[in-house]
Amino acid sequence: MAQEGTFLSEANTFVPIDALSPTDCKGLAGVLADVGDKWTIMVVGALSKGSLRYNEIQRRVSGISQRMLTLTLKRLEVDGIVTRTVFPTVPPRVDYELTALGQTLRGALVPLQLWAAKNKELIADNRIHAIKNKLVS
Amino acid sequence: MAQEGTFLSEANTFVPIDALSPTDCKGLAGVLADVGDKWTIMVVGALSKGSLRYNEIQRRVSGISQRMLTLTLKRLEVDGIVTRTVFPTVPPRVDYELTALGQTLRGALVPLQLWAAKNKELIADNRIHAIKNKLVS
DNA sequence: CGGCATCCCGTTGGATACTG
DNA sequence: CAGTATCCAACGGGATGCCG
Repeated sequence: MAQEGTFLSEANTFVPIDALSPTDCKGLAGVLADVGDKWTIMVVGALSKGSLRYNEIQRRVSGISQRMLTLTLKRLEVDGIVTRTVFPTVPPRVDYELTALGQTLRGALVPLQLWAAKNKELIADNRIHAIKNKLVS
Repeated sequence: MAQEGTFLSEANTFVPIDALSPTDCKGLAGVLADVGDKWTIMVVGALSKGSLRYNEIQRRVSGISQRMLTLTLKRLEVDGIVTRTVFPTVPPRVDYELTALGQTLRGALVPLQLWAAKNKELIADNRIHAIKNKLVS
């Protein structure tokens, strides 16, 4: 087994405490089921710079369908994570923006996104090796 | 306009807040879709205290089915997040444990867990109020 | 432009039964 | 004990079309 510790052992986030009690896990899982899904993370990420219009979000979060964008935004609005501002103009214009709560969510999401960005390729490699080992065995 | 750079910046130099290209977004979303789902969070949380046997995990992560536990563990093993150790005894015994990579993942999950614990009730309240407003309008 | 409603299909995931 | 295999219901989510 390889000893490539340099990638992992950076003075990054090693939390020795065992903070994840079963109860906490369930709470986290529940909230994550709501705000932790793929599109939510990407929409919150897109809005982290400031307010955006509906179509601007859709352009930034490439691949998202109208349906999922609408559903995601509506849920985030209900949860109090984004605000929805309608301008009674023609054509209509709707702006979405993170609330203070949304900003804190965004902040809590950053470590996960960093982790993903950092270990994405490593995980991809791990998968390839796992497949090879499976073919050998 | 955008107020960039005002986010919590721990030791993070290259926070991808406004640098998320569509391709990167999908990459991150892909990893997060794997690692950010309900059962994965709870299994990683259960293993954060140390190695556990198959049935011990199932007991701790209450509500998980055999099927999901097996699938989750297998994926985590392939991704290099947990190790699987088989003891050739009778009856058989299999231990699962977080790798160094798994520990860093758990560390990255902590802020989100704290956020969830802190704002869970607030979000629940927001939802109730949103429903009330909908009934009024 | 910014949605909502509908159809429809692939995937997720629980329940159940069987195996080494 | 630690899985594997199968079935099937529920859900997610894309495509399309219509409306204010």
